[in-house]
Amino acid sequence: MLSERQMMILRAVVRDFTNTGVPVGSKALAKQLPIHVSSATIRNEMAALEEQGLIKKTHSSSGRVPSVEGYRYYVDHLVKPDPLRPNDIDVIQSSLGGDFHKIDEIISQSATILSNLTSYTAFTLKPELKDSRLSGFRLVPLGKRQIMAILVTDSGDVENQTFDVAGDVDGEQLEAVVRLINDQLVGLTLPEVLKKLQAEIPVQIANYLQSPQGFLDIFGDVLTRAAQERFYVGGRLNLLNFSQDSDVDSLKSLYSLIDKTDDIASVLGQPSDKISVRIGNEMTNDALRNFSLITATYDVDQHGQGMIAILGPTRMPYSRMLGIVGAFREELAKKLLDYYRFYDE
Amino acid sequence: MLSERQMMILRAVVRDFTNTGVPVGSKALAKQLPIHVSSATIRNEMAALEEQGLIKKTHSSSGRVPSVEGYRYYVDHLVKPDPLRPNDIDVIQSSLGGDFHKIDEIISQSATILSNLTSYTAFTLKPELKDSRLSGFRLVPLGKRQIMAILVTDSGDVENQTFDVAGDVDGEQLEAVVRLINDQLVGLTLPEVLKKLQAEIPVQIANYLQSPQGFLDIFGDVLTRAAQERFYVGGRLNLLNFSQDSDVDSLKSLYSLIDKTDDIASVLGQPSDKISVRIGNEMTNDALRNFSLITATYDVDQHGQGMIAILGPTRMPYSRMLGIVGAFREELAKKLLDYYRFYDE
DNA sequence: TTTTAGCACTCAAACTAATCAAGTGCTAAG
DNA sequence: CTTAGCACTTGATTAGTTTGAGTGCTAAAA
Repeated sequence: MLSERQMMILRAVVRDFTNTGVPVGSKALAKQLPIHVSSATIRNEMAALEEQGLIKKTHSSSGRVPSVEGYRYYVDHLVKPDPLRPNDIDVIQSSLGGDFHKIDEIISQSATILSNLTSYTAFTLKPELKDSRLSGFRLVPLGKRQIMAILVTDSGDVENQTFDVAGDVDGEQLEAVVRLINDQLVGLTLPEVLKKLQAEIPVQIANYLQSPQGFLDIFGDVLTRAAQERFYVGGRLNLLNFSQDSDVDSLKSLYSLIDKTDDIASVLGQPSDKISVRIGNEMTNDALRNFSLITATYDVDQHGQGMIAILGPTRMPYSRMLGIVGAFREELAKKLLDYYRFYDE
Repeated sequence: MLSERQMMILRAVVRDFTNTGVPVGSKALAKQLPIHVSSATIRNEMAALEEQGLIKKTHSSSGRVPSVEGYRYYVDHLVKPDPLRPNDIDVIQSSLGGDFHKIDEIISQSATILSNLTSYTAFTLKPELKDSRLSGFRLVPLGKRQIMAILVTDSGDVENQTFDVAGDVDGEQLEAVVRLINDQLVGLTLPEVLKKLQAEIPVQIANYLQSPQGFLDIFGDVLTRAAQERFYVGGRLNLLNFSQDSDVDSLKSLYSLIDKTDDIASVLGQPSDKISVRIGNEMTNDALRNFSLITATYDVDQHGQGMIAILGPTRMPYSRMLGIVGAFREELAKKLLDYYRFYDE
């Protein structure tokens, strides 16, 4: 129920405020708007917008600042993604242009690029088939008493861990265990494996090993690591730029949030098809009250769907950011498609 | 050339200031000192100490604060490590008491414990024989086009990396390469290996692989990672507590310093036998101007020498910190000795 | 009915002045 | 050599003032 003019004003308020950080007043708007009306008229319209909860004052006689709802409306109806700057295109092309030997290198590099482009904090998640399955397990004896456990999933994830064992490594025992695992568990999804690991497997393994607990620990460990979605983070330190007046405590909880894989996964939330923007307290987490999160998925055909995200202050230039995220998801998908094509055929 | 009494005063100034953070004046000292003299006398002595550059005023009529030289004198001549609090002993015992399957777990856990005890940032470095040697190399084919390279050193370090290869994995080629590496390079120190890798090896490998460059990259990568000393860091976020008035820039450079393995290695410096304290600008790095670093080595008999360190504000309670570091190095050495004993015999 | 000029009013921010408290150095007496 | 006494310095705190950007409202103009 906003008039054309009110939309125009709301758009201008958001744009101005995200650029300057200063509450914007009627006079400044009057000068800047394409239509020619007086500041008094603007004031009336602004009162109407405030009525609807889209903008608000910081104090009784201040200029206006967008409310969360105002940002929401702006993002949903008014914003148009900026096209990339030529310079940004260069950055992407050159950073993503090199040769890579691992998917993870591309994904982790992407987080860095994205944080550089935006000067915010960026997250990337590699393309993932849901319910990836265990496709192989190895135990490689390394030294006198060292063993490496390697676990491979059908989506190409590899998780490994070395551990020390007491007493000599008995090659036959190892092989028996590996055979058992591969017979019983390969082809199952990781949650299924995890379930079996707590039920039948221990009994069976006890036939081959004297002290199975140590092994079970290790295997469970590697397994849960593999089951976890793994995010790459770029530009962590950029968060420091927005810590208003050095509120150390909230900064700390923000950082611990980012470093906990599980937590950040729950914040980023389920992939949806399009680019999504979550603003301030639209996220449940309290530490994120003054931040906005832009997430986007990208598809790599049959190789599944991945995700990229940037986290910056609520007061971010959305049009530019949406432009960057939109363009980057395409570039990344293209790059990965190339990569898979090269190594798969 | 300090009198007994001057020492007593300097000690009190440092103690008071590290506890309260407030410049300390003559009156407060007079009350607190064991000997009975007037504040005027203290003032005279303080003037003498200032003359020698051990304490200084923050402004012309303020109380005194220790200078870097003052801290130095205090640490070298006046301080006595505090004995551990019973509570601290409990923390160490219980955190280090569990079962571990890897040296690295113990070391990384130690960084966390140490940061908890001190509420500063802690570094730990595992015991290392200088010039560890390459003791084994593997290439394990994992999936259709995935290979894992594993490198083992004689000190038990394991470094690994998976990578994708184009075309089918040729088992024979792999074995030939592995054999070559093991024949030519095992037993050499890592720097020697690195040198050979740039000279003869490429030529020889070209006999077995069509496109050796990819492989050489990977191998070099794993190798340099293994050659690097690896620090564990605990309590990164504690640095935030001491960022005076949110100087974002210096905080940023501090954090990037900490995250660069090479840089932090050069800051921690060469191991010396005892516990060493470096204060403020005694470290060359500018970002550390307001910090002090306490480092200590620990010996695990024939398994080499490791290092622990804590980084906190120049204004830290040295006696307590020295007590903690001193005690912890012993505990850690003991724990590791147990560990080696269990797995080696 | 909508727009606008005009005006009284509000409030944060910047500046000023006044006071306070802690501390110093120095002098002269103990 | 020590100490009481005192004049002096300085950062912090508080209260008061000014400034300027901005608002809402009213009444006239369009």
